[in-house]
Amino acid sequence: MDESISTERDYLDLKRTLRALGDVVRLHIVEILGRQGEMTVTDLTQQLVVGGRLVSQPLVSWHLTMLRRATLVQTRRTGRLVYCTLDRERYQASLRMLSELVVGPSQTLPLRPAPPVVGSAPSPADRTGARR
Amino acid sequence: MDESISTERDYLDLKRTLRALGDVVRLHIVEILGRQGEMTVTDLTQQLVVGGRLVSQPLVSWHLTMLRRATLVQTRRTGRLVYCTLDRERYQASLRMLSELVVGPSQTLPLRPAPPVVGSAPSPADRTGARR
DNA sequence: AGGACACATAAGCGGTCCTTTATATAGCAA
DNA sequence: TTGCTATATAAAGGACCGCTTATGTGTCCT
Repeated sequence: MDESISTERDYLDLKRTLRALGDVVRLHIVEILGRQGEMTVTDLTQQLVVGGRLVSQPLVSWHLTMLRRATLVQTRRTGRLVYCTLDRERYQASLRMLSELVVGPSQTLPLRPAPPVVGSAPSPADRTGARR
Repeated sequence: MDESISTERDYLDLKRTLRALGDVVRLHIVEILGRQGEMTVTDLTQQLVVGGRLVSQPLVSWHLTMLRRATLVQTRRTGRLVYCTLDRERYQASLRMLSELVVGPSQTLPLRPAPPVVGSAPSPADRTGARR
């Protein structure tokens, strides 16, 4: 009953994921983990070169925390090493939701609401509020 | 030579898009525009019910500005009406990039329907630094 | 025990986001 | 002109983000 509740939760979930991904460092982390699978924080840190510069260890740790919050990566400790993995299921699930968000599960929408604009004179520099 | 330059730009681009999408109101906007195609700001505003509450007009305007910054929506003025459209090309392109980010360009996943989520409850024992 | 290593957390700061309320601009109509 | 509609912008404040430097915690080794 009231499926909009779960839908609303989905929006919040999707938001969390998108926010977690909306950072260049974190995108790099996701890519590295995605390509190379489980690896140590230190190994990850050594490969993390973002703006031509490598990312400091505390910063990597912080970004990993962000990704963990969104449950995009998981970490497990073994001895003094911490291994992190990308949760591919979750990642793909988010992509799927994003995909369905626009086109809908039906995948086909002809959409053609005739633009009510009739031959108006040369539009005087349409300022819809684009640039300040 | 040095293809990482264009790649680095891609990261920034992707970041902009993800940030623009990382908001519940904006996700709703994208969905509505995605399903119903071009529509007026006012029409959009009237359909925008996010937390059970409908979004104020200035706020919708502001969120549209955010989406415009990321070039996810475009607006055109006709008379005193402003029509907005979702740039599906851009949207899909971002999804593609996200998909390729993890698995590599050689094998882009076709975004299959969700397999029944395996109950992977976060074992409360693991304290790698999860919660304070 | 002491020390080196792997990683997390604290404190602090400038910046951006999100929201509300109030006001401004642009076009149309009488 | 006045007034109404559609939309944008301003101002202000609280919240969160991204980063740096410094310090803490846990683990292994000798």
